[in-house]
Amino acid sequence: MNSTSDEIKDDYNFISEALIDIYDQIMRIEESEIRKSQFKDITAKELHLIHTIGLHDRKTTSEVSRVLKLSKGTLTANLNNLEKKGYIIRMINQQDRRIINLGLTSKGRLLYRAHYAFHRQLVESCLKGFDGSDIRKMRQALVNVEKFIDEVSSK
Amino acid sequence: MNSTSDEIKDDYNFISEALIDIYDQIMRIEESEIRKSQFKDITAKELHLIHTIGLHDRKTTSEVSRVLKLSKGTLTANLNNLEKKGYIIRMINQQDRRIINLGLTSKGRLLYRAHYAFHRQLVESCLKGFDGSDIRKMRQALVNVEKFIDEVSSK
DNA sequence: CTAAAATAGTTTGAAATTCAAACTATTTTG
DNA sequence: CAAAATAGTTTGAATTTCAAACTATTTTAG
Repeated sequence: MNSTSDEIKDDYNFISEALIDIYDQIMRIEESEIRKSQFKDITAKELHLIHTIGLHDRKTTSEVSRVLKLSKGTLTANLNNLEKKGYIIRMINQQDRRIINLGLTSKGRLLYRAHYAFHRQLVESCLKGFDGSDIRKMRQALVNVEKFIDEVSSK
Repeated sequence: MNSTSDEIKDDYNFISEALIDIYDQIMRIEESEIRKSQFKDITAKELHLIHTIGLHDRKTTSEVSRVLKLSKGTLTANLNNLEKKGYIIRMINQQDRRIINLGLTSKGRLLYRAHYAFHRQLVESCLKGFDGSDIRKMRQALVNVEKFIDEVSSK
């Protein structure tokens, strides 16, 4: 297929606009889907936190607050809520008792998997009809975004 | 190029993970870049609102609150802030004096363009080395996401 | 070996953001 | 023209966030 530079420019504009708008909708839909299920007490932010804590990582509070760029105080408050609701547990690290390692309860792991499944569904529908090399290209595009973000942040 | 179904599955996982993580970073970097410029008093949420108000649309408060899914009260508060800081103006609609039409000041338009330029830069770096048909594919992927979102929201 | 410094996480108090409901002003409807 | 509907604002409460002060523990330096 052949494309003029004007057509490419239109695509760039379309893609820019779409990206600006889509994410908000994804966040919202992600939250509303999860709240239709057994997890009625979970917000999009909490989903994000559950995802960051992860299935097997035993991350510390400081690690998570660094990754999510939340102050430690804010994170403590968020963890209190999720602990009360039964999604996470705090484990005192026995090598260094200042440190709290974070883990998901079985309910938390269930939620993690439901959230992940939703994202998989989204990605699958997004790449419907794409072949292996198309998908490789999509992946490259995301790597490029990550590189762009790194460059901008470090400059 | 040939790809086994396993390799495709890996790509799907990679893309899912990347999507979950990237958006937060984009929001943050977008805000921090804009705050390095002359627009030091603007948050990511305000950027989003400025973008929605748009350059030429003269949208009403209700329209904007519907698009952004904010309550009217919240939007009024946000608009008060942006008005105080000189980015937007409210115009009473003379055909129907209950209605407020929203517009950007010249400062607001400058900010709009800076924000848009940043997104264009991001998209350009993301699609670096892609040809017309690759870009068409990216565009299709975004259309698919939009369709997915619509289906999920309406079901 | 111990006192001082550093580190991990929590608590606290204030500021900002959000929402729903009540309210004001205006227009539409019956 | 009175009642209902609509657009936007105000209000008060709930939630979220942050930075700074604080507690508990470990590391470092003399």
